[in-house]
Amino acid sequence: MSAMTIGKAARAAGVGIETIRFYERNGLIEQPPKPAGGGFRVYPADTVRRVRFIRQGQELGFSLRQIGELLSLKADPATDCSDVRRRAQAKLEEVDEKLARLTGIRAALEELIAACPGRGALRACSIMEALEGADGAPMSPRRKEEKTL
Amino acid sequence: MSAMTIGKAARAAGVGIETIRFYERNGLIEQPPKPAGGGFRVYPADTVRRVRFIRQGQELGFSLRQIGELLSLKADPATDCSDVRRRAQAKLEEVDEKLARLTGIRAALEELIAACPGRGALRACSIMEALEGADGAPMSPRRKEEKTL
DNA sequence: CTTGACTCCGTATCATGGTACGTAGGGTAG
DNA sequence: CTACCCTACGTACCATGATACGGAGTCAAG
Repeated sequence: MSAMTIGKAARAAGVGIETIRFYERNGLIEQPPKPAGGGFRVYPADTVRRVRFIRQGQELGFSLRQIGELLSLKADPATDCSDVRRRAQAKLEEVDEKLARLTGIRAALEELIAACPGRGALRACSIMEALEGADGAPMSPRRKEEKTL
Repeated sequence: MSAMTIGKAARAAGVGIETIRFYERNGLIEQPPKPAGGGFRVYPADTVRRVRFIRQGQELGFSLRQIGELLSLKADPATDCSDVRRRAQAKLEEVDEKLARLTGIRAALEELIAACPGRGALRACSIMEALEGADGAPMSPRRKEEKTL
């Protein structure tokens, strides 16, 4: 029948078999035990979800190390809650930073698209100009000095 | 005096000299000509801004190839406007996809932080659970079937 | 009970995005 | 004019994140 062996797990997660093994070796997902009575390893649905999360994270510019940090944010009774909280808050700041930059790029793209049919003066001719013109990335006050370096 | 030679440009952009050269080799930035009367290449301020944009793009999960595509979105009279428009719109969709996923992760982190002081039932104990519970990443309809694989 | 597809595991290879290094030459402050 | 630091340019090397390959074992359909 349809035991979730590695090949099926890989297909379900949209990656290759070798990628699953690679993540196992690197501690991002757990390798299920070999069934006591012999046979192939069986992967829980959770692993498939985890792998999809990993791919998503990568597309957002997180390294595997950082994704591992995200995945290790667990608030169970055995872990120090204030520590998890601190780490989660640090990650949240990273995410907000990314959101701000991405929003800036989004605004620049929209400006470019608007400028494109091109009747009238072309205000923004390239994405760099669009970014500066619209002051694309609304930066948090803390980082403003960095911009004017 | 302070001619913007490669070393200064690199420091201004927050990268190494070799990185500047690497981007030149790969066509992401232009190599300024050697001054006719001899001397060192002088880098315009625009290059520094471009390099900073490249680094930002990478932190958002864009490859150098994709960043090159972003930078080549120019609406000048010599380029086909409808083509630029089409490419810009495709990039905009990519950006919106990233924004949606990132927003989902942000919500999951906030839920985790809220759950952390931990009086009462811990609703979300890990980021994966937080993602599912809050249905973190509102997926576009097109991708929904993929989720329920 | 065999054939074909799949797993397991180890090692090798690859693409991307840099980083380092060596050597030759330019520029300038003391 | 001479240290000393910088540029120029080519080649080599590196880390990350996979991807491929080979050989032995497993499973299940016909």
